[in-house]
Amino acid sequence: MINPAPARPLSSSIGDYLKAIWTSSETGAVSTKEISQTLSVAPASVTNMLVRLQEMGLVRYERYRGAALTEEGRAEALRLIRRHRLIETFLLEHLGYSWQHVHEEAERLEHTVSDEFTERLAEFLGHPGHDPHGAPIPAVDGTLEPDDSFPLSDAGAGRRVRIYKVGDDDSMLEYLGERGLVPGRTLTVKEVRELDGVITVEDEGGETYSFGSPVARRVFVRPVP
Amino acid sequence: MINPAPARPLSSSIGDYLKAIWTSSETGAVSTKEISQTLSVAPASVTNMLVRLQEMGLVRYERYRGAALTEEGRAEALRLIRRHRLIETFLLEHLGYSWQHVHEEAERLEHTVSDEFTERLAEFLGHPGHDPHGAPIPAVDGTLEPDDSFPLSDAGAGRRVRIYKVGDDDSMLEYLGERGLVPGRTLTVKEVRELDGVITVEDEGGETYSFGSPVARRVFVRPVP
DNA sequence: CCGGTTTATTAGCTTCAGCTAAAAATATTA
DNA sequence: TAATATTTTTAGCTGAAGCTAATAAACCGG
Ligand SMILES: [Mn+2]
Ligand SMILES: [Mn+2]
Ligand SMILES: [Mn+2]
Ligand SMILES: [Mn+2]
Repeated sequence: MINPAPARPLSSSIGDYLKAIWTSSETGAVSTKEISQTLSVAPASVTNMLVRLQEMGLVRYERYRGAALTEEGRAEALRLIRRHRLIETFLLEHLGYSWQHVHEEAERLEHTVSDEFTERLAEFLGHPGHDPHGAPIPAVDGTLEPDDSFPLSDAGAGRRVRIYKVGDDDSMLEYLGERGLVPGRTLTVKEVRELDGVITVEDEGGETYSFGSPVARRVFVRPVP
Repeated sequence: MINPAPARPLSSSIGDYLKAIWTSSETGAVSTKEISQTLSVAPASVTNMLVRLQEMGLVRYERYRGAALTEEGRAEALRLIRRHRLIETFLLEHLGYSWQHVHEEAERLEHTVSDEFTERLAEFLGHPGHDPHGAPIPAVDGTLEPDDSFPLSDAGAGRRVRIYKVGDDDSMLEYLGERGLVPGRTLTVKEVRELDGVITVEDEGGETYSFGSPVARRVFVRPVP
């Protein structure tokens, strides 16, 4: 289905709530606490907003049980994520932004840009399917490529894997970027140390790297045949 | 003087008030009514905002006498105008926007983009001195090229003039753009008819055009030696 | 299944930016 | 100058979106 912009445009706060719920809703309903932490907002404010989102038909919410997006809410979240990722792509590839600053700029612009801007930008960028950290960009119709990647920390020794995406909310990006550990890179897992979770990988050139689990949990990979 | 971004970022409403005051302050203080009309806001709301702007040190305001920008207010207005014009330039030259839609998009984005975005965009665009309608783009340090252009409607018969800028808030842009009546074009005034203010001009190719005063008042020109 | 801990909700308050209606000041015109 | 018209301000209200403090529900370990 195609998702036109909502009649009355939604506020940035509302948009950020919807995105937060979408992001943490892998598994069923999302708790007040979780949203409160993601958005750095008091729990009481979240409760308050959830009631309103429910009235607007963007969320299904039951007192003390958490919230989930309705179809309409999901569509709006994906619209924003599309904007966000296209904007990040533009900032990195054309304005020379560093990884550090990209995310926060996109976090604001995603709410301000029109549909027309978004689609013209997509055109300008050549309709990319993924943003520069590898995250898939939702299509205009709200379709999102299924993502079967898993954290590098879960890959067993001996596996050959390709980097699919890297976490986008971190200062870690700089570190990974400098080493060329970006989407598309192929790695072979040499060792996973039980003791401390340190994982050692080898790249195509025979170079080896070791990562602690905080890093390894934020690098997502897929198996290479 | 260099104008750094203000410590606490100002709201979009505040920004639009400052721009409105700057725009109508050719001649001394600006009235409540004028601001109210420019922003399509009730006069009472303007009074209210002027009091707050005064407290913030952005405006000098005297009850019943109107308002004027302080140095700080002026700097902020020009910062926004710089953003606005750079954004319009980008939309037209790189995203293929039509004249129609450019202004309203810029009107929103000007409040959301960061200093970093603005300066990187300026770089991307090659540091243009004027936006596509010919309006000068304020420099980072708040300097604005003096503008000694005057409306085509004020040019006497026989004058040779060059289009400097055209009004930017109008559906008229389409019309002018289609005819190539854009900044840089040189015209000779053939006739100014007292009766109805219709002005007839000839372009370099010998082509002639006649404009009523609503158009002629929005095309700004400078004399050609 | 009881008592404490954690999580969530309610109540009440704040700031921003708007609105309408009534009152006051200023400006215009006869 | 006095009456009228216009402009501006004041008073009081509204809705977002946040906050803190107090209370209630849910969960968990013994
Ligand atoms: Mn991001
Ligand atoms: Mn955001
Ligand atoms: Mn404009
Ligand atoms: Mn604006």
